[in-house]
Amino acid sequence: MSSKTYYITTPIYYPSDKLHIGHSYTTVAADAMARYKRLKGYDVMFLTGTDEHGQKIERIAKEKGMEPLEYVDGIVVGIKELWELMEISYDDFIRTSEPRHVKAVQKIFKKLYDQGDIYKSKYQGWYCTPCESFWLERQLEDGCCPDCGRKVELVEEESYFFKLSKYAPRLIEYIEQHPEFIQPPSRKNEMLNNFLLPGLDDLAVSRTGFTWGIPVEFDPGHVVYVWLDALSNYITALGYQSNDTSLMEKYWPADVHLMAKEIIRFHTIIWPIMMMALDLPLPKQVFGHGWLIMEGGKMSKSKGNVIDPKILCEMYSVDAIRYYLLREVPFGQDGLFTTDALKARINADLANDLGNLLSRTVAMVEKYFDGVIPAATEVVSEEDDELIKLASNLHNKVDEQMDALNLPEALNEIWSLVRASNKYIDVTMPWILAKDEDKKGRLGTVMYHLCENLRIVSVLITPFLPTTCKRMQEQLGVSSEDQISFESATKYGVLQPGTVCKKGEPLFARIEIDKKPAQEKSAKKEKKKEKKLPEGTIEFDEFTKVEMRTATVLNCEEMQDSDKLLKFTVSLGGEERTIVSGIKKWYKPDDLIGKTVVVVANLKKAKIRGVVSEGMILSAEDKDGNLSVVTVDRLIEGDGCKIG
RNA sequence: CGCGGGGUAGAGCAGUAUGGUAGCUCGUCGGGCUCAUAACCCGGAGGUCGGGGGUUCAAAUCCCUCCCCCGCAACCA
Repeated sequence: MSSKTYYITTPIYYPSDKLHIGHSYTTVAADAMARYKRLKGYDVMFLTGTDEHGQKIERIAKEKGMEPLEYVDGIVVGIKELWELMEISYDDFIRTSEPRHVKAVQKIFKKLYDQGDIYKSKYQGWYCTPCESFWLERQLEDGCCPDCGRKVELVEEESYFFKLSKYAPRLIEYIEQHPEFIQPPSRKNEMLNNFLLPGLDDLAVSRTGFTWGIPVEFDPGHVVYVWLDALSNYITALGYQSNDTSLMEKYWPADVHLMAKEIIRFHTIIWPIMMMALDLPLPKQVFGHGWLIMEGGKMSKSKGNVIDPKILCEMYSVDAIRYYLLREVPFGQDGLFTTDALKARINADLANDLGNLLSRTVAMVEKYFDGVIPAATEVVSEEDDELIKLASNLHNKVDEQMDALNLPEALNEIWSLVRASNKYIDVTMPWILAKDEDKKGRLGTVMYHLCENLRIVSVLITPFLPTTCKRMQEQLGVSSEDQISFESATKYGVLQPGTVCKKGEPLFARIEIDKKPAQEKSAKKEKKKEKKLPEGTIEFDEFTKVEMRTATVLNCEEMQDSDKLLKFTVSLGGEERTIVSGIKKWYKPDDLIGKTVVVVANLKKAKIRGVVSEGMILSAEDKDGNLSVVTVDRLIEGDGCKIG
């Protein structure tokens, strides 16, 4: 296998509770990158997982009367279900409780100890006995435990330390010489100025206060503490220190460690120093994205503004949520999460711009070309040229943004083609072209370009909206690899004329944002129209609301206990309906059987004298009130024909 | 004087390395269209680019200064 590799990771999540939308954000972003690289032909390794050890898990499990592993097993099932729901295409899911990880971490610890980078010393801290927790001086609130508010005592614990200080100068030099290592660049200064340049303290890497962790082999009673355990997952998942190191050789160093900003520090200081100590190459890039800020501030359990991604996905759709997360949060910064903004995005970008574009395009191909995508036979005009240029270059623009991990901008680029296509329809006005047989060629050309653009869009959104892209391709009638590969989006004109497309369900349903404004808005519009119209006239579209059709009278009988009503059974384009009509005075049942009449087909059903009437038969009424049933001038084929 | 990030139209953001007509999305107002999911397209209004000072023919952009918001050492992406 000679293809290029791409190794991307998310942090491993702490399974003390269900995951929230923030975890989904990181993971969806990593998934989109992984899918993008796969689409481009890379051999991708996408890793996520769970960081399962520690005192907190041990305590929660105990409270529930469970073993730590037993408790965590349950949470992990839920996490995997969530990732399945959200279409996360991870290649491996590592749990720090797995033997492959435990064994490797023990070897790493031993190796570092043997070479003198880990040494034994005393760890001093403030201990809260009821909470069984250590706190740092600065974490205390009025000298008391920040959790329970009780007094804490200064205790000393034996602990192993990792010599961060030894490697700090090398790391500073590396960071300064590799500006791409810490992304976005603003984080680089933060790390350098705040932590590295003032000098690093050595890191406590073992604890004795709890047992739910990886035991230090050569010193029973000690378990490996936090970062040395957790960070190692990025290489233990590749089989580091195991019998089979082929994955390690293939994928290490990682191309990107993706994470939220608060743990950049550990990934840009502790982790690279671990790599140096283990004599391994450093990861190519650590990218820290911003947080999702909820209405009411940063998400936290105490504020009660934690959002469950599963509920969100069920309420809207997975692709809608993926789109919002990837589009709304600015590159490398914090982004707001509000349900109003979410709905606005779904409506504007997904339903109106993209969904409606597909809908109107396919509808026209069906209407004007019986669903067969025509060839672009006409000479290219100026507006075509512009559009084709945009579509042909799109993959370059997207690629540029994706390389910088700027997913929001990549999506924005794709949408520029969606918007341009909508505009193209307005400029070329296919519905006018359709009225003139001489313009059939031009009409076909317009439709071809639209379909081809949609195909390109469908390919390029594949990494972001894995379900929507398929639904688009289904409607467009493209499925073969050479039409949906990344390669196919780099060439204009791949779509074959003659392809049959078929209208389907809307890609995204519009969401009513707020009943009131919507009603007010339409009321306003109505008012506006009414003003302009002469008294007693109606708008054309009001007229089209009335669905009139021809119907053949199959049967007609008198209604009992009524001197006015006749009960009809009519055939309406293969459908039989019962209609009650008050024309007994002027017609005998036999007069009308077999005749073609005109009915209002979409009239609300009404119960008349116990019979449900499903429509209205039209009649003309003279000034004396005499009725005459309306019929058609000459016989036409079948019934159910539209009248308008 | 801790450090870092941010302050650009009602909202959310781009633009700042290389100073030169202030841009995008949503909202709002007006117009157009009827192929389409009351969708789509065009146009208008709306900005002392946080304040002040400086450099310059010219500053959102460079320099100085002040103000406001957010985050910052251990298991909250």
